[in-house]
Amino acid sequence: MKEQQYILKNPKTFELKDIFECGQCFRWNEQEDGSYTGIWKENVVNVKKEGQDYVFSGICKNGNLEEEIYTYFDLDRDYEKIKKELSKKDTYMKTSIQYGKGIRILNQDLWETIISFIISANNNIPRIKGIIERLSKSYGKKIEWNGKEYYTFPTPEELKDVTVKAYRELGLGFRDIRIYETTKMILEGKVDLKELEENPNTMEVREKLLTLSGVGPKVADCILLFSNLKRLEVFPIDVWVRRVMNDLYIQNEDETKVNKKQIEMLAKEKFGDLAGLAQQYLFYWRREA
DNA sequence: GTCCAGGGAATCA
DNA sequence: TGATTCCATGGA
Repeated sequence: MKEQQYILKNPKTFELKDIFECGQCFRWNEQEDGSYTGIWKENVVNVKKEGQDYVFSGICKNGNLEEEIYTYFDLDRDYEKIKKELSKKDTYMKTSIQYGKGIRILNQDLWETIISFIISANNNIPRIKGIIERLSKSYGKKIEWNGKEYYTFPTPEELKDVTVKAYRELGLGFRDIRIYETTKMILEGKVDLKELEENPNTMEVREKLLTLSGVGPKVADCILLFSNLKRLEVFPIDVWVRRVMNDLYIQNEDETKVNKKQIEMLAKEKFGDLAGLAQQYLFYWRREA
């Protein structure tokens, strides 16, 4: 495959670190020159900031790198408008948005997002990334670019015959059986991913996701927000989000005792249909700053 | 050695 | 419904 290049000229909302380190994705890595290299679908791409522009170079399966980039990086959405709207809510939102002003929520592959966030359960980001790399190297397709080897995220078919024991040996820990069961459910058609992508009813899609093994409320919400399902109104609650919501708004002495329902209601009434974006700014700000 | 990580499922009240 | 406990692993 031939290398392609695309230059994104002076985008308004776009910062590499904010996009790739805000916790939504696991397969982008910073290079020595400050650029990032990552893989999605069968595209291997490096993004480098040059002045106010961004240079994308790499190899693209479908032959149209620009189109792939527009879809994946959600470039048709007006984040300036979203940030303006959320900044009006209160001073905390304004601060966290200023901190993560370059965040864009990627349109990630649904299947990959499901498996990635099952792996994320009670885990930390460096280890999640390591597990996903080993999973891809073991069962994905190899793509060579620039003298290096990259591996696509394995499809359900590519994981069809993988045993629970094999997962355990990859270091998946107690999540091994969940990956095994969920892959099986999808291969058997008990959950139809195409159907989920076409269903406009968020609660129906959420209920379906919750039937998958290893998918509870938080993982389901991450899938809804971070995959191409793109439900910007859902509000995933993990330990960091509970922490920051309690510090800012609830102020319970023991943060672990804060009711999830209470956080959910608060997020809905404060942030409305942009709750997912608000969650991401708060998460990134609290974790990094 | 202890604590913690983008939690979920099983169990029990 | 709601609270507790267990679940591998690796880094701090």
